[in-house]
Amino acid sequence: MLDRKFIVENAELVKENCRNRGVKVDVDRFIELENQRKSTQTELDEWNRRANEVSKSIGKAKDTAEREARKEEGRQLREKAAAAEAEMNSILDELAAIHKSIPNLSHPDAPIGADDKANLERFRGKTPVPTLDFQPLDHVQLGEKLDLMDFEAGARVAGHGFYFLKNEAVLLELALQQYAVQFLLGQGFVPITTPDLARNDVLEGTGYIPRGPETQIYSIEGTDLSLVATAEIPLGGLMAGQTVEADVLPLKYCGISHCFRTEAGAHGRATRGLYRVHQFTKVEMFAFTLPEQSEAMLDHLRDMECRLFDGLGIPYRVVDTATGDLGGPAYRKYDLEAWMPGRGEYGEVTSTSNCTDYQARRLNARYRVKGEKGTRFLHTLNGTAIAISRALIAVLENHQQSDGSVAVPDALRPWVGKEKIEPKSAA
RNA sequence: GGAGAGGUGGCUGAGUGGUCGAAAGCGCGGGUUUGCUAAACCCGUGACCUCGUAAGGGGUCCGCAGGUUCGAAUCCUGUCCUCUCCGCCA
Repeated sequence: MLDRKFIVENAELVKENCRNRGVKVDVDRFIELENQRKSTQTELDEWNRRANEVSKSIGKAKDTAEREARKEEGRQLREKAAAAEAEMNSILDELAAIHKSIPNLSHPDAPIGADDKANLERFRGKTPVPTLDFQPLDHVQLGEKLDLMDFEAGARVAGHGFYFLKNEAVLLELALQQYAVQFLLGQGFVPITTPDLARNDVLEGTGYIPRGPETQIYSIEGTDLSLVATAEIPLGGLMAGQTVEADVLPLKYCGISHCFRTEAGAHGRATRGLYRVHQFTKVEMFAFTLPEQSEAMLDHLRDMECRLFDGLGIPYRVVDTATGDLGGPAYRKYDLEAWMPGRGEYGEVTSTSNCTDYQARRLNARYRVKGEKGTRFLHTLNGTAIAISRALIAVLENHQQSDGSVAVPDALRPWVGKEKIEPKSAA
């Protein structure tokens, strides 16, 4: 959420930003309601003040008659206060509904555009896109040849979008986690595993919508819990309602969690194989910072992602996400898109966002500076270190050899325990 | 799942109908003293909303939501959470 006062004082800026983001919001109505809120608040305060005054005077009443008269007066004042409060509540409800739909501001350098077609390539990774002298297979074909995954069994057990990983794919999953965590550990991140479920108010605080027809979220029937779509959710929730001392910032976490997504409405495109699945494992970076630290932290997180994928020998490009494609909470976002030879195109493998104080305000995550009065909102940032399913695609497809085997990237060999993945028993 | 106990300010923890935004201690900030450090002593110290240039005023908040009452941290109902014991279990 944006600061209410800020919205009122910068109405034109907020409106323009909503247009750039392709979000329809009635900012004028918000301002009207905000003014109503203030005047109703003043009215309510006044009734309460007079009622409190009367209550205090009752103890000092001279006789029963006066006491009863004052009680009656108090009753009436409380009734007026209750009426003002009811009005207040309906104003607050409408206000909150609009407030929630106003997206974060956008970084001035973020490309302006309606959707991902307007995303701007900033630079490419160290590994060049290879020119292959053979027809590359996609990861599904490779997986079949090398006996690495079973989509049919996944569908049998849990439906389309679920899968079993087998053999070296399992070793690769574990290796990728080790690789990412060990690297980030060396960069000062605190490793952490998270709950795979979270309360719905934590989901909402991080900007996810747990219910409704377009929800990406699986919810647990009969409870207030949902399966998390990313470790960003529990990691954001880590600080919900907390106030930290400024001198402990920035806090950098690398969280491992499972991610569950319904992918509602996403069928038909890129649903083959591991690209768009209902469950995957992810190593996620998350940072809480001071406001003046967040821009540098975003660059840092992006740099971590680049180094991880450079280290795997995977070609990628970095795109600066266009305003219309930022989603609600992000102020600026970079995606890494890895080259996927099987598709013959780039596909998103990581994403890092600076959410400034937008999530923190909803989560009520604050910091305090010693010697200063009051508290302020933290800035939150998140970034994918490795999303296993998509990283697997990139590793398998980019390191495939003409003989159908897959070379294990040097960086993963210590954990995979071999240099090459070859077809099982002569088939 | 069964039985209890409890949720109060940055922390510990008093407070069972009005004078309680809330004792006390710790912590924190400022000051006195001081060769330095420490100690001692004194003063101050919650958040949010709102009016005001300011000084300052008003309102709300004792897990959350309702209820009783002129008046609720305190009584009632619901709910969430935490802890202890038992059972079950990786």
